[in-house]
Amino acid sequence: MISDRTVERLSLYRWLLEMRVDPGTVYLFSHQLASMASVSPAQLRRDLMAIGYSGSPSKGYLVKDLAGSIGAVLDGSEPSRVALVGMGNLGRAIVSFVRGRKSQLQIVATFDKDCRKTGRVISGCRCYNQDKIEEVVEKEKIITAVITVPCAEAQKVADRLVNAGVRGILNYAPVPLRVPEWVYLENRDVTAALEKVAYFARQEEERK
Amino acid sequence: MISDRTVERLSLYRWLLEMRVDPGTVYLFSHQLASMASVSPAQLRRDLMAIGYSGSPSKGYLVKDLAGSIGAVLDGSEPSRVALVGMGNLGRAIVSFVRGRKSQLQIVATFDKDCRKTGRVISGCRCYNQDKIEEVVEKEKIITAVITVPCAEAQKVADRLVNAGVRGILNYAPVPLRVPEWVYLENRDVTAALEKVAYFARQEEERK
DNA sequence: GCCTGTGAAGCTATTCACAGCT
DNA sequence: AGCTGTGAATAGCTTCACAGGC
Repeated sequence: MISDRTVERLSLYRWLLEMRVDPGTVYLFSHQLASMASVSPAQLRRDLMAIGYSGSPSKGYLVKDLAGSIGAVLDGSEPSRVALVGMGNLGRAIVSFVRGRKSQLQIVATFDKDCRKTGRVISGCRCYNQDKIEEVVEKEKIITAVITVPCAEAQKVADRLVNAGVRGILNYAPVPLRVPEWVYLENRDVTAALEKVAYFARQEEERK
Repeated sequence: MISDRTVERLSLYRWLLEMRVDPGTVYLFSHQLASMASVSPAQLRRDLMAIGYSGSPSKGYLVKDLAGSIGAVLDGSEPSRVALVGMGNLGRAIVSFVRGRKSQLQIVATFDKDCRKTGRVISGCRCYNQDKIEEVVEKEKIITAVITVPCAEAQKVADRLVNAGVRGILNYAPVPLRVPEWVYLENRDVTAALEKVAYFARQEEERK
């Protein structure tokens, strides 16, 4: 089992390999890729060890090959089908982010309870009414979801998603959701992150 | 020095104390607050140790007092003044999130390079043209900033912010920024987070 | 010589477990 | 009896440092 931290860095390495390496570059040493990712070379080599990838001591890593090996681990056999609930500003921003980035992620359904938004196609993606969560998630065999609804609804939405078969949730609502231990949950509370950054900024300022 | 993880949890505890505890509740035991935050009671007690707060073994923690003590550590003496660069969907979502939440954070300036947005007031906050970054950040003595610009601009914006005196950056652009070691940087790449969640969702699904 | 892969060491975060208090 | 505060143990993550290969 690959660790949380490692998976996140692998995603970054792949992006760098695909988007930030000059197409003429065939081989790369660990210190070069590590420097692009702002991690230590040892860290990078450990991460590659986790996916069983080996480079050549004399030439380094084969760029295309490494990107492919990371993809084989992260993406599995087919593109990940994702649902997103809550088409406010944040939800729409995430849909276009993901769409704009070359990636194996597909947001295949979005949900909202506001009638002005539902039934329409927003940012190139069909938006359903929120009662349809169970129906659509089951039919489309979706196991990954993003929650961008207001705080008060978040737990209810999470329960319904889990019930319909979702196994991983990325939560942007600022409330700690309660899910069964067999559902992977990542919380991304914006305010908490900003309070943290503000705290450490002040620390740095004070010891100037 | 309080650790990264602890500061983030403290922010959550305070929010729970202020928003999720029935106003009639005067005292709370560590296991009660820990359960609301989905952490272990031991974890909670360690975190409170870090800010030097003590409860009573018989009654637990005094709700109002604890919230105040956390605030004294996180907020410092005055509200944190924050700048946000990039008023797309994501930027606007964050501005209204922060505004809607009772908090000591104030987004006092936003920036964009699109003329249709600049000079206007969006989500209750003045939006300046991006050339004004140095001027406004220095004048307003801002040390904390959020970056929500497209990938290609992110590094340039970060350099300018740092130059103008910023000491903490919350970065939503999917590129690892390079900043001096005395600037605190938190990356929140949406795609990387989603790829991670999709990966672990698949793991859970496979060992059903 | 300078790289990779990796055992071992070092460091950080979390949990255990219990003394001490009420 | 049941809580808190905390030393000690454990688990997890990162870096060190070096054997082995080109």
